[in-house]
Amino acid sequence: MSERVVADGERRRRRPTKRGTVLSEALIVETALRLIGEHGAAALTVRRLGTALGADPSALYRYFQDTDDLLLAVADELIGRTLRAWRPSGEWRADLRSLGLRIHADYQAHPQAAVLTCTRVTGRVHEMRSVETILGILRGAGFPDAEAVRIYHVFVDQTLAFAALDATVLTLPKESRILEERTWRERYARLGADTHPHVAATAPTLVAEMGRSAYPAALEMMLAAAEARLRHVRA
Amino acid sequence: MSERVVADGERRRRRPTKRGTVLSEALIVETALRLIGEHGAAALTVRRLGTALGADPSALYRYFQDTDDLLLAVADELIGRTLRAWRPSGEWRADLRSLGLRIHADYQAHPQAAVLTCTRVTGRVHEMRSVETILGILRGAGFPDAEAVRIYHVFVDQTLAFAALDATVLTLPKESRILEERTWRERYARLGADTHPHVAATAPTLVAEMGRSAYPAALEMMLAAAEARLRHVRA
DNA sequence: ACCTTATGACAACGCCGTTGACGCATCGGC
DNA sequence: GCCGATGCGTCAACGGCGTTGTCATAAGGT
Repeated sequence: MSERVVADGERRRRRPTKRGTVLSEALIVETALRLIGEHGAAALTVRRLGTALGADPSALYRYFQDTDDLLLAVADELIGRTLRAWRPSGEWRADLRSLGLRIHADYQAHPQAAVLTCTRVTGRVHEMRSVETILGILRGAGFPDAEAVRIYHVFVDQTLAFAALDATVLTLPKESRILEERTWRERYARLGADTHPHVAATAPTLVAEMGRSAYPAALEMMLAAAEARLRHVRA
Repeated sequence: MSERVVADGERRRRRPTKRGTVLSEALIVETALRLIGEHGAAALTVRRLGTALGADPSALYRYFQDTDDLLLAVADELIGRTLRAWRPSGEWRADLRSLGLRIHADYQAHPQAAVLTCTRVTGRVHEMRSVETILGILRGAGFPDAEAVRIYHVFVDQTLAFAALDATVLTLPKESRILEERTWRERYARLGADTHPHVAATAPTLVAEMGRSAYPAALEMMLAAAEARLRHVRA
């Protein structure tokens, strides 16, 4: 009984589909990312991906064990792209800021993959290099080892956690998101000052604030606390 | 054409199902939580929930518009349980700290449900009371409205985001978690000081740190930044 | 040019959420 | 204690999903 899926490198024959496209692991992952980008996260189904490729959906199972396997490949590609495009400036706060915002933004662009990836330890080369990079930034800034490790942990998990949280919202069906926004606008804005005085007093600000991600603000607070800590350590 | 779903309080007739159970919004939510806890988040489907209740799946649509509506009810019930047990101390930092840690801990106790629900805005009673409570803590501490709203947003999203992230790890099957951790240790141990000097220099601390949640540290950094901000505003 | 076999196509299975029609049991009014 | 209205549980069906077993066919090594 031969395995259904073979490694991409060991593939022996490239037989075009009925509609002429020649499949490959890379092409499938690429098309999956395009589908997500163009038609939203919900558009990524095996059947639709097959159609977009001009192939029978079941053909994909020659390249990936199942949907989960496919999504992991997509996620890995995403990590690679993100890291490849980042350039350090040499100033630790600016570097952490740009790295965090970039990861967050890139994951938001592909919510489906982000939600799946963020909580998973890949242990791959890119991940190891990112650990080394961030630790280097912190130790280079003068944080003692214990402090650097702690701040690294907070930085990474906070970035991934917010990325997953914000991406999940984007994963929801469109109606849910519209409903959610209306909930804030109508329900919270109309709470009476007698029962909910604090909400009533801040309603307009609250509605505006909840419409966007809290990650940038959270990142700034975290960087501010880190800098205060660094000053304290140096003194 | 009468509405399919009526509010739970206005329900006029209680007709038992074929198998004898008398449905109600509360019973359905409760059963949903039990299903999630016993068999994982994936076990929560309308059809399985119907079977668990001893009712036809379509009967649930007399109580909830759709699956999304049901999930919101489950989420709100979780918030309610958490908030009900919390007691304020009157000191804003201590209150935010205990509230954050409690939410984080309670959601970890129901990882499956947490992952599923903690990204949703329910707009239901329990959630609205929690918004009011936290905003009250911040405004009472002396934060101006805009600042209070911003910090509320960071606090809530950070807590939920970490809860979801940490809960997801608990959701994984035990074997793969152990395997994953071992893989990490071995990979880190093998990294040479020549290619990954920072990782090599901090390896023991790193392994110890990554074994626990970063939420408490993240919360402390966030509170420290908030207090600095408050001092700045007051001056 | 042949033979093997990798690979794409097809059909089917069993899930899923959701809906419209239907009929029975329950409740208010007498 | 009956009766009519109707709330609500049930049934059947639709279209979509992931996945798999089987088949035929074209690609490659020889």
